[in-house]
Amino acid sequence: MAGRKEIADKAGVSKTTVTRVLAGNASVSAKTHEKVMQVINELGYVYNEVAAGLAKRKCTAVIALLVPDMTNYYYLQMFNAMSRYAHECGYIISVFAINNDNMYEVLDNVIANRVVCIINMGLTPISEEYVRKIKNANISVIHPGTGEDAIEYVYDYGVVNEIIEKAVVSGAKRFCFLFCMPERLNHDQRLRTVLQSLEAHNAEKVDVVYGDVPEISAISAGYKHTKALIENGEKYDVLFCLNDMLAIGAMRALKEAGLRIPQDVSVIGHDNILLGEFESPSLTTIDTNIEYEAQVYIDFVAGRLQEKKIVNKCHMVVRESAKFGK
Amino acid sequence: MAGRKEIADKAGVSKTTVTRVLAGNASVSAKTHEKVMQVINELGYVYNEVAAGLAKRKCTAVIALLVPDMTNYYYLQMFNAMSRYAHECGYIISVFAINNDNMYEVLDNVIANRVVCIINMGLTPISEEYVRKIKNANISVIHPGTGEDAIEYVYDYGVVNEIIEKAVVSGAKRFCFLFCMPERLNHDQRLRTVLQSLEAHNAEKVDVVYGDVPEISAISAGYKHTKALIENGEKYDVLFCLNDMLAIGAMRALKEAGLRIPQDVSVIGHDNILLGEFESPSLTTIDTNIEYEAQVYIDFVAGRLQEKKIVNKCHMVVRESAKFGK
DNA sequence: CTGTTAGCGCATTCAG
DNA sequence: CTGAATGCGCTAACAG
Repeated sequence: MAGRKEIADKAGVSKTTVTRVLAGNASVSAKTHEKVMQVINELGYVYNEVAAGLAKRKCTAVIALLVPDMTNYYYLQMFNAMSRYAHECGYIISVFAINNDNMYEVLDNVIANRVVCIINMGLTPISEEYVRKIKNANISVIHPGTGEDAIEYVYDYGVVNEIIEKAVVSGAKRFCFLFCMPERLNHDQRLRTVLQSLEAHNAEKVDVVYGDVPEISAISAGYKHTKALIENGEKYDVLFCLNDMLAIGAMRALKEAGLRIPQDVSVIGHDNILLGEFESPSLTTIDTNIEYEAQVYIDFVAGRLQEKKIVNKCHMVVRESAKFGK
Repeated sequence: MAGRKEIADKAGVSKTTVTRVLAGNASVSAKTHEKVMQVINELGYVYNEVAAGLAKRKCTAVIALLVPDMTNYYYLQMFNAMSRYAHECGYIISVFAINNDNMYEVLDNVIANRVVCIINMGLTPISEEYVRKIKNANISVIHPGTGEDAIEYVYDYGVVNEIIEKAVVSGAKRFCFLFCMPERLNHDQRLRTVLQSLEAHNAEKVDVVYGDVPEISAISAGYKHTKALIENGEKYDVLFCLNDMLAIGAMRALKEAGLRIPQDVSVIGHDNILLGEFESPSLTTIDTNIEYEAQVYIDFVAGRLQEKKIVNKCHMVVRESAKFGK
């Protein structure tokens, strides 16, 4: 494993000169440059970004992405979007599955590995103690939706009102919100927005189903809880789902029970994951501009973000699973 | 950001002693140990795994997972399985999306970041030049299915024969293999195995559909090519799909065209991803023991792998999408 | 344009 | 049981 020293010796220059050639920006004579590059190729030398990071920024180029439910396709898309843009900016992304049990173990791991930033897509906030540890290690944090960090990313859910307006106009009276997360997390913006709008529209019947995601996967939770609703004789005109994975599970349960979508019940998801398009019926959902959101986060890490507060206008993707379209 | 020096000073000991306390295995007096630990907690010191890696192993604890199609849920499950086990062993995993264009760019990135191992799930082999670069950087490589590295992971597709046997007995005569990858990659073990078995069973009609994954996502390729088959008036009794994502796309196209699954056509996937269970009809598929495979790879990285050649017996998961079950 | 020196945070000899 | 010195591969002043 040839290092800077070997190539310096073989090229008959100092180690610093090698550094300069590698850096590209410093002034080096054409001859020296050529000579050094030749030796570099000859010896198959590869730059060590890690050592450079240690000397320069005191951290690596790794961004830690903390994900609460690894079975949700949404995070795959989010990762994918972030990943592409991150690489352009010289960062690499490591994904970590977190839950209530391993959260701090993962944080220890991540801090010890001196990542440059932690993006926590999870629900649980980070304890005081660890916030301090993270600060000590000079790591920045993004916790979408909490506003407890430098960047405030807010969803504009104006579209929810439009959807419910259309639903009501089309005659819908009985609504259910398939939340499937523990009740203690019912501060979620989506749930709140939908409930407020339903109240404003004097909906006749409004239920919320709580549950146990991410202990069980979202897709199976959607199935399980919808099946339970059906067996309990509950009937709804519209089924709002916290996310598309839940919706897909729910649709399976509905179809199994012989209910027709959207004739008997309309299903609306959230996230606009790729899978929704290929469901039968295809899934009506809310798009949150994943690509854009991903870029905002990476821009923040790279120090390129101009404004601190970002408002992301969500929009509806009308497909077959909802009766009321345009 | 408190370092070893600060806590050594504050505790009135040498830096080496701090190292010993942190290491845990060396002999340190109880008093000193306690004193040092106290200061560590006080100052919120966090161990720097990166610097340690540099001094010790000359590499990080990062495993690079190279994935060819980030839209395929299979890789999410594979990553998930690897990730859990990797963390237990002290490794973290970074995922990289690769294609024909960015392959070597990604490799440069990964090598420069001194990952401990590269797991290449992609199809394209790595060039001589880069194999050398990787060796120079002391990085190990796993390229499943190629046998070109230290570990030889082989799938036992005996189950394919059983499936085809059952299909033929049930009266199936016309078969299609939805490959959807470029023709030049038709050495794939699954395709080969199915074709051989079909030949052995004197199948009346056998077609293979090639395509353009991963330029387009597998799910949309499955949809697109199946739709084309239908429009061309092709009729099959059994549709084998290279993977479940293709199968899901294909089923959407079949249902859209009013074909009944499995009455008119049986669909068989490969991978046994979670999504298949919630399709309507649920997807009959081949399970490849993802969890086990993931563990084998991590064991290899950790130097715990006993045998070099691993034979993984795949099995069939019978659900609703195939007429011939048990 | 080029070389020397010190230091990033840690592990690892070698001496006490 | 403890400490001082050296080095991992690189960057960053400071000199020439």
